[in-house]
Amino acid sequence: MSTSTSPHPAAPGPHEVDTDAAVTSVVLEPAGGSPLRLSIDKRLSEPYYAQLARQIKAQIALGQLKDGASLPSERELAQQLNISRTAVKMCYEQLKSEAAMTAHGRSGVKIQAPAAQVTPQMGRLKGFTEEMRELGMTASTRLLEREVVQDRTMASIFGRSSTARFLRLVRVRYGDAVPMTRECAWYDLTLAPELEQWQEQQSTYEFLSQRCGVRLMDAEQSIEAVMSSAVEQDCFGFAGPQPCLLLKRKTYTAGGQLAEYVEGTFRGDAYVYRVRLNT
Amino acid sequence: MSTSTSPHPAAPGPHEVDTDAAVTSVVLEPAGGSPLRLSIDKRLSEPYYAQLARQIKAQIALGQLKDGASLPSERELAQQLNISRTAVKMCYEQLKSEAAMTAHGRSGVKIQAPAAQVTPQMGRLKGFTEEMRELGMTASTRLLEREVVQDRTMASIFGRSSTARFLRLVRVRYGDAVPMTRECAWYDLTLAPELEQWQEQQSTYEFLSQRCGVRLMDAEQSIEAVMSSAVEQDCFGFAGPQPCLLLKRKTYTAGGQLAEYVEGTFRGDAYVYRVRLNT
DNA sequence: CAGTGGTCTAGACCACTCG
DNA sequence: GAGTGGTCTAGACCACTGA
Repeated sequence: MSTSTSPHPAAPGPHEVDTDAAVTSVVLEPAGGSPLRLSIDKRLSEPYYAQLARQIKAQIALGQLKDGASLPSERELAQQLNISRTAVKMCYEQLKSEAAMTAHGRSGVKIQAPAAQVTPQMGRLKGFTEEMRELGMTASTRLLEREVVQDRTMASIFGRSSTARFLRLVRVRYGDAVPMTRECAWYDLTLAPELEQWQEQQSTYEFLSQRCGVRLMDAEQSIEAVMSSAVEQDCFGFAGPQPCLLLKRKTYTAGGQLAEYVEGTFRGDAYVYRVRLNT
Repeated sequence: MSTSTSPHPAAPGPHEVDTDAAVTSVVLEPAGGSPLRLSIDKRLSEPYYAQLARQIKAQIALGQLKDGASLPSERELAQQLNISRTAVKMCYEQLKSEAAMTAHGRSGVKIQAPAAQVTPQMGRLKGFTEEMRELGMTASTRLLEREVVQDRTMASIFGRSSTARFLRLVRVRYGDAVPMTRECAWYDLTLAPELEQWQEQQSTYEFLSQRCGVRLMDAEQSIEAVMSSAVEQDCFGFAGPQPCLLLKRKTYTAGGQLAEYVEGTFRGDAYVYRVRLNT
């Protein structure tokens, strides 16, 4: 089936037909934005929900609908436009799936304007705090989880026995108070047992170097594009899955021993990496 | 609203109630797979469509449902499970949105197994063909568009006058016959006028070096995560938007002149980049 | 506690595709 | 031409949220 075509919609059911004009319009006055006209043209082959989504997205792009502006509830807009709630729902669902909107219970739906982008340089091994500083931003971190674990998979990655212990940290990293990434890191406690005394708010890299005598030398990093998981959407304030950069990094000591393994999910709407390539 | 909870479904309408058992099952014999049981448990709080999607995805992960296997049509499965077509549709829509399924008109829906991944090394400036060769794969290319254009935006990026001419190429790149990336490239014809004679099937990098005397030196590349566009879904065989890596590259000559600008979209399900980081 | 979105039912017309 | 998915209508119950 083609997904782009759709003719005149189904007949309006077993009721009287065509008492309506071909075009229905409604003027909204969203709480956080300028007045906004939405209209449905029944003559167009474009589906109702697509017409609505197109108009709303255009208003966002024009800056007429700003971040936090609220739109009518599904039922209300459907009634005003004289279409079914389903059609409005499909429109709202599409906007949610594109991160342009969120639902807020009783108070209906709200517009989410796109986030500003940062473009850090990749190539040198550095911590998040340094990365943000280079961009002129202030980094902060929220520690979500901290535990000492025994994990077969990690033991195998680190080349340790399956009873080896690791420090596992889950952190959300912010740049100027905007959540940029959620990362899950494992540290080898066999290599650096002092890490068990690591305190929040300390740089793990500094701690490794100054307290454990572990000098990090280089790292192997992979980059892929994935959709955000539910946990990450929570951290980033996404209403649904969004494209993200997934970075996996293995950081090695000067002696070639793996010291850290990190998986960081970076929001795709805000993070753009740069790399310099040479012949 | 919570998106994860859903209680017992709505009452079955103005008909007689609960003549049905709590669990309805059906055994399918998909054309391209082993027999498969799907069931709906009306006592679970998990929505019907989620139950179905979970079971189907599990079968794909187990290899019971292979690439190309076909599933019943929405109407047929709905009837067999004694639920509405809408519920089945929601399940199928979710699977399509996760690239696990495609629709094929009359012949119902088909399973799409995930693609194999490649993990090229990023860091050195090289062409796609060389990248694939390093992975032990055979590269091929399909030229979609080729034109000489005048473009204000490009002129500004290249630092040329707004009447400058550029060669614009749109190509799909394959690794072992699997479409890996769709890229759009612009070349500066002021710098390398001979490029207008470029023939398909030639490496543009080799042509630049051997015929135009243009030696490429380094490049600045950016990497972001985006959703595929409709054109790209066409090239990659996706049923809907999928996460992709978007690479933008500016390639400079030894003299520091911009020679090439490329935007390449790499399918996220198959492409994983690797980078080496140093202190 | 009123209103919301999430889910579901039952039924309809359409353009398109495949046998 | 029969059957498909895409779209739409009308109406229902639910858990949850926020005024």
